[in-house]
Amino acid sequence: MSGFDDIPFFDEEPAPRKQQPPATGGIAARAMAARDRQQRPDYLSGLNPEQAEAVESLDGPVLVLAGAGTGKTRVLTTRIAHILSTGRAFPSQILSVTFTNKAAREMKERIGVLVGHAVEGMPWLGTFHSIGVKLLRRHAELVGLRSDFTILDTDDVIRLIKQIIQAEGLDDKRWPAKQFAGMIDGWKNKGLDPAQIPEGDARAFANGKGRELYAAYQNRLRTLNACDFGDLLLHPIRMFRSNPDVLKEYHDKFRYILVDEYQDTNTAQYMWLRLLAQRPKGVPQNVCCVGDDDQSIYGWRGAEVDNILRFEKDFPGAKVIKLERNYRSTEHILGAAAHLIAHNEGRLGKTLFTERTDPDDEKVQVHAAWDSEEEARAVGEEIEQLQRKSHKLNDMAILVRASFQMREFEDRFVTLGLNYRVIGGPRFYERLEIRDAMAYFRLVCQPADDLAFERIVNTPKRGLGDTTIRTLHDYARARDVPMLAAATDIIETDELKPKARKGLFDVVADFRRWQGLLETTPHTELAEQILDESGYTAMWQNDKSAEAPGRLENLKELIRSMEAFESLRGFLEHVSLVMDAEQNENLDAVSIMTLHSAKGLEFDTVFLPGWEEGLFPHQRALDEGGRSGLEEERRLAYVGITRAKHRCHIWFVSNRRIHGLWQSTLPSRFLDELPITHVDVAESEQSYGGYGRGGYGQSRFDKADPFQNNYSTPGWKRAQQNRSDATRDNWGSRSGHAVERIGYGESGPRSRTIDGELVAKSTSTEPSRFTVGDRVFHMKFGNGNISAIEGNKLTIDFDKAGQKRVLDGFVEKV
DNA sequence: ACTAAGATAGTTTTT
DNA sequence: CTATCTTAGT
Repeated sequence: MSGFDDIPFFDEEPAPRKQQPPATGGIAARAMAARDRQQRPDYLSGLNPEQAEAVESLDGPVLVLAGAGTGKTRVLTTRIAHILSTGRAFPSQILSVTFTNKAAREMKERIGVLVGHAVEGMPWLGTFHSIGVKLLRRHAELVGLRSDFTILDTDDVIRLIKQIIQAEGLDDKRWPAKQFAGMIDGWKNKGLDPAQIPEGDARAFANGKGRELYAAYQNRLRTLNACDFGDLLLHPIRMFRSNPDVLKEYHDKFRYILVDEYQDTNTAQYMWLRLLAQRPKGVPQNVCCVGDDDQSIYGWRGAEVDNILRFEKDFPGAKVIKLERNYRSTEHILGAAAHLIAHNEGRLGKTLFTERTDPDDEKVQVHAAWDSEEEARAVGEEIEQLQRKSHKLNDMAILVRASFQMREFEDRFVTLGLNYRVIGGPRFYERLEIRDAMAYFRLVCQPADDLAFERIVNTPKRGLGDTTIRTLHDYARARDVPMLAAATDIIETDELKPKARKGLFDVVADFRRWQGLLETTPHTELAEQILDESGYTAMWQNDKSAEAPGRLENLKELIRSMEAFESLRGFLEHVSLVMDAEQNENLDAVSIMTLHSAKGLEFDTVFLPGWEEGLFPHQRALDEGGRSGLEEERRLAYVGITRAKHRCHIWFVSNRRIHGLWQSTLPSRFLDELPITHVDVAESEQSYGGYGRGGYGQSRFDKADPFQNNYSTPGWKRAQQNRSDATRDNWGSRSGHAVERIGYGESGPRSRTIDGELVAKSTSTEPSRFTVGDRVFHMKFGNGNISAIEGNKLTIDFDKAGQKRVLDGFVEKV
């Protein structure tokens, strides 16, 4: 290998090693450079010239415009490896920022492959937020926090804001906390303090009390010793601005700065980066930002594409390197994507190309369907067809604009018995039971965490109702002490009724005991003890509802996942920052997700349904975002197409039900922006059952002017209607695999959870072994009576869970 | 304190 | 339409 063995991996560098001499240096340096040229290290050999340039341009600012599938991550990781192997910096002197934990994890893994153990010493590789936390824990006192501050998630924030709104004597119906939380988030994305927000914004909420409320909120956070996510960026910025000496320390420390997905940075992140990247005159700013302006799809949450467009102005003398050589997709897919995105103005201008050309590559297919049901049915059929040709379901994805579109596909796949996986949606940590458990743990570690206190003080029920909480709250506010401390005081008094007093006494005693055990008992053991002794476990054990066993299972999982951490505190930190959980990758399943969550992923076959005006581009993006809104939608379309390696199938329907009522829809303008040379209008194939061959047959794409909107002519509609009817007859009842959804969401089987996957299980095609009226038991929903039978699908009125449709393989006669 | 009926809103999501 | 949240009633 290439000289990584001597890379030290200290967290703190012992002494700065001198920088590589400039190119004009002495003879030795030139000799070394010559040697380097001859003997390029292994890790550089697989790079194309542009990638190699991006890796090797270490001095001064560099912007890498990396198109989709051009090896962006490879460049980033190799660049780090290069910095390390040439001895230009220690691992701890490289600041490397990503947006998501997933990206950070991936980079760590890949650097690990390149440099082995040295990755252990990269303490500053992480998300903006996790690095922000790290900075704040070190310097908390400089922004008026203690270093053991709590990180609040959105749910905590909303509850807190609600309290503040109510405390101001405002109607929390008329002025929803959620909305205000959104506004605060927006301000923080822009890096604005209460004093700095625009007058108009301040006036827009609660009769002009916006600014006041924002300030009150910040004060409250301060007294709670807490931060919201925005503060994790803003506090470091404040700290650096008011403490130049601290900033200097980090300037000296970070010799190289790398930023991934630069097009997604918001103003606060930009300010943060500017502060850290500033160098005295003459010292090179070794900043490398990697991104793709064409994939900027988060404008609505504060990302400023402008940051990337402005890079060369911000960092004078910046080198801009474009990566346009694509290793992912066929020429048709790239051609279609390129032509589409070319309709955007205000781009830096890249055109992806590939060197591979295969006459067998299919063009991008555009399909029409009558309605979303038919769309789902046809996509399902295509998937099954591919599956018959032994394509893996794992290599296929359905990418939708909005999550409501997923439903139709899920329903269809359930009946087909196709395994699918929903990516996104509510996650593990957001579940009720996990949040409750976490609140217990938080309060043990953090007695001042009032939000945690309020969450669990009466969970399980301890007879501590609203009145008790209010009394406590008032007392705590009046004396400016945390609520747990207030509780400790108040149980000594006769303030409360005996019942409440007893309940509260027990809570206080419990927490005092657990806190005492914090240092001595292993944290997983303690966690279990807390859940048992608090009666929380028992609460779910006594709960007869169908989802209770699942919740208990999730709690066990929570404890299990703690094992990887050193302490309860370490675990809490992890959970507050890393909120995702991994999927079961062993299962072969089609992925269903939004276009937004698909960014960064790739699939052999990609289905893009719902390309209709109003849905995609979304009406609201058009109404609220105007031209730039449209452009962002177009970038989203571009992201969608470029996820595909080999097959990209786009669909649109003529009729869609929106908010319950049927609307006839027009095909998306984006379809008209696709180049005819790379696109085929899919004729219905044999596999559709033959009914698609004749009759309605001709699509508009076969006509002279293929890109006219004429889908909504009466003839077309009638033809579609016929086809639709035929389809129904052919596919009305079908059986193959029995399917069940695993996972226990908050709201029954419809909710999307991390393990919202389907497990195939074969069933017979024989007549049902059940009859209407049978009393049956279901693993998840409990007991119920069959009210209807349709092939292998049963409609059952469950005693607890209500009416559900399930497959017969999962119920037993009682 | 829990259930049932009524009201309401309804892109995209990470940290 | 339907999921979610709020309110009213037991």
